Amino acid sequence: MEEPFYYEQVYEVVRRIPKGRVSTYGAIADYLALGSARMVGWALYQSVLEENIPAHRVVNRKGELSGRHHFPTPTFMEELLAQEGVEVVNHCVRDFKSRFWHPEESGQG
DNA sequence: TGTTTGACCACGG
DNA sequence: GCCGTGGCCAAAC
Repeated sequence: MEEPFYYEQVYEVVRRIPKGRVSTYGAIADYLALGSARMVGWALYQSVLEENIPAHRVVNRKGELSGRHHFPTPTFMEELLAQEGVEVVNHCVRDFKSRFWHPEESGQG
């Protein structure tokens, strides 16, 4: 099964998300110039099949764990984040703006 | 083949 | 600052 190339693109960026931080669909979509944040969501949806994809570090632009419903459990997402030190309240990331990470940062840029 | 949905975002009032 | 609407591309039925 050969996944579309943009899938790899999303996987790459998502996997590059530093621990203890979160990113948004728009940032990834814009960074990869996918043109639509929806595509990131789709790719991430496929990522649930993968185990090396920290999809739990991806949230919407409001910092809400909108994708928690697609996880094995509705709490799997916030639990993982909590383990990384990311506080989640009301399915919303705490200090989201502060936790917000952009692919361009890449950490070692 | 065409219509509808989807882990969304930006713009305008 | 919140609500309503359009756009974007791909997958599913």
